[in-house]
Amino acid sequence: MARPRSDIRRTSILEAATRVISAQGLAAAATSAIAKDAGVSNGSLFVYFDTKSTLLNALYVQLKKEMADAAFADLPASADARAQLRHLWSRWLAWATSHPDKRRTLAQLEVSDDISAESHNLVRESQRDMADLLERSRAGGPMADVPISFALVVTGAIADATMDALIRDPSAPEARSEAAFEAVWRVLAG
Amino acid sequence: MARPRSDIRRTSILEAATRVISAQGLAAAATSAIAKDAGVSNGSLFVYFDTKSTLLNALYVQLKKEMADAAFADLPASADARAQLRHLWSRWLAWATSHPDKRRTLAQLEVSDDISAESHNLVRESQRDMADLLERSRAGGPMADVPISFALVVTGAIADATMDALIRDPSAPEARSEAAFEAVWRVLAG
Amino acid sequence: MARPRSDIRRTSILEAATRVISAQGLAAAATSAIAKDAGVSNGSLFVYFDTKSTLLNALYVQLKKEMADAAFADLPASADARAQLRHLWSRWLAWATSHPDKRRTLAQLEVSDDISAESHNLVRESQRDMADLLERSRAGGPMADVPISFALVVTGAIADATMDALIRDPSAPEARSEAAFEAVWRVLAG
Amino acid sequence: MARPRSDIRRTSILEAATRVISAQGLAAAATSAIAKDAGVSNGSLFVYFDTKSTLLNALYVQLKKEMADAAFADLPASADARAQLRHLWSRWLAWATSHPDKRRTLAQLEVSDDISAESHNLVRESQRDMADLLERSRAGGPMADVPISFALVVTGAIADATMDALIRDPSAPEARSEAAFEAVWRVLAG
DNA sequence: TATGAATGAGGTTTCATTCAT
DNA sequence: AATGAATGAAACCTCATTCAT
Repeated sequence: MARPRSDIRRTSILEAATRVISAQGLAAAATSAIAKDAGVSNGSLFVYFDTKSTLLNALYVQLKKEMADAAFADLPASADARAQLRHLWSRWLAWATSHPDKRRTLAQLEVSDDISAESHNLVRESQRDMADLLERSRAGGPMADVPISFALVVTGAIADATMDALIRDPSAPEARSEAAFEAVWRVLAG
Repeated sequence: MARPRSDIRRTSILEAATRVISAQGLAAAATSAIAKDAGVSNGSLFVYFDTKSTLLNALYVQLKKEMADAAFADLPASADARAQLRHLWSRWLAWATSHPDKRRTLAQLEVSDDISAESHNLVRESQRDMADLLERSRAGGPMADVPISFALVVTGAIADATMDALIRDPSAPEARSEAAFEAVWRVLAG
Repeated sequence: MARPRSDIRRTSILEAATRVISAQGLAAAATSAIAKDAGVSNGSLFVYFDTKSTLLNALYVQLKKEMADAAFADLPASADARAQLRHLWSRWLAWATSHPDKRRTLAQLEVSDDISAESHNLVRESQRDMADLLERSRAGGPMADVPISFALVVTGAIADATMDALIRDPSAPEARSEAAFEAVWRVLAG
Repeated sequence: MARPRSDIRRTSILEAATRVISAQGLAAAATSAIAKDAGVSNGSLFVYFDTKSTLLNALYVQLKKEMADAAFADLPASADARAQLRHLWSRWLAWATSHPDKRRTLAQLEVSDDISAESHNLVRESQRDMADLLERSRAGGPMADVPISFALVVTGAIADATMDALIRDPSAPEARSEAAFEAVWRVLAG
């Protein structure tokens, strides 16, 4: 029993939340402000999300997934680890720079206490592919012996830093992206 | 001639803020909760800080400074860049792991909209020494041509990731710290 | 489609404000006290009035209008100026003596800094009819050459004084009212 | 045992209160603001006045007395009632126009709930001279039979209205004052 | 289901007054 | 006596959530 109209509303609320949070910060993002930005009534928001926290968690998981999907799109299946990581890196940064509000919102949600352990776990699972690729990338390299989660976090940190730098100062994105990728590769593979 | 304003009180408020924020998150850190935790009346807090925002900014700047001071303590002045960075790295991580609440609070403040541009500038100036050291470290290496601010951010990001990993899973800190330092060095100096 | 905003509620808030202000004074009239007196939740008050100041201004304008309407009710259209002013004067005093709380509230609001210039202007316009009547009353008399606004203010001042005197000491209202009207007429028409 | 230094302080606090109240309104006149304006510490204010209310009452009584003294200064003792009232009227208006802040403060205090019945009584007594003069002025006139207090209030109301008009629009003060006096005389003596 | 008014707990800040110095 | 920090009770207002329509 599909509810197409409902899905549109749900989506528009999530999009509005992204806009409001990225513009005014998480603290100032009232549910009423989100609802109004979505062109939806105050009460309707709570039809689609039981709780503000529910909404934030849903948004977090969805943005994370969207970012991962963008990164893995058109991955050259038969290429070697470096070429694949390279491809992914470029897609990743492209997504971040073309959706700065989503990126900024994600940064806010990442440190929010509203995001539950369950959501963090969900996201971690969706990063399985990423972990596999990193595993292959670091094989035989200096990072081979630390927990893979650490490699993931460090890679993510460099990616975040790069995204923020690119968004803040959009000049010469290619060179910056290139330099950052080489740095990541040195971190992983030596 | 009246009761003098007490540094102890001011400090205890800042410490209480650190505790409350790290325990409950920035959003849930009410001034009344901070005051109570500091063993001070609600109104007293506003004797020492005009505004909640003022308090948060002061806390941010102080924690940043404290972290930098801890990192640069006992720096071997005549050593080469790698040895100095190594020393600093180890002090840095030691500070973070022995003050997990300060570290967590700092992470929250870093993304808060309450932290003013002025505070960020103040902090940036206090990172001048760090920038100099990174400058010497990357000389001749693959990161020599990107803006120094980018090198700073990436180094900071790896440090943050390492700190969080160490705090979350405190096993084998030496090995992890060692691995992370080598990663940073590869990033900077190749 | 939702519960409509209720005029009854709005009115009951304004009435409660009148009661609280007249009983305890403007300074002591907390929004919470007004809401409670109106039998309405604290937050509801702010559904109907964005701000305490908004509420006070609305109350001021409404009371002024109500007073003017009461004064002009059943005005004998074809009578001469003196008869009309006489009629108005008696209605005016009757309103004030039968609504002492409104009268007292008005006196408080009149000197409040919360009442905006806009509200004062609104009220002034609603006194146009009054100004016209005074204009006709003073024609050829000793007050013919001062600004009409001055005649208005003086008349209003005598009225205020009379109202206060009648409310404070309600004995022989007719004689007092009569004496005051004759005084006003002497002021205007000589 | 004179306390000249203290008297100076007491006076400076009262003067500061006048300034602050006339500038910002009674509601916004915090004791700390008054103390600061007086160049005195917060706590000192409460050495001279037990309570904010005490201060306001003292200020009210003093300003009223000052106004009365100014009005009666140099009264031609042997002149007839009209000449004396004329003289008084002119002094009265002169005081108000040369001390607009005192006048404005008085207007605020007049309606404040902080002013006690006792203060009002004190003031009424100090108006005994005024009442006597009005008594002589209205003798044989149309106002001869109403309570003298009513004559006092009406006269005061016209005076207030005139003062406010003069302060708001200082053009042609002589003519306005003259017109107002004639109006008062018509009210009292017909 | 959609709406938006209703609710009331809770947040920040002010301020008269007290008290240690 | 003078000072100004300390106090805590309000005050105004916001906002997540509920509920009548």
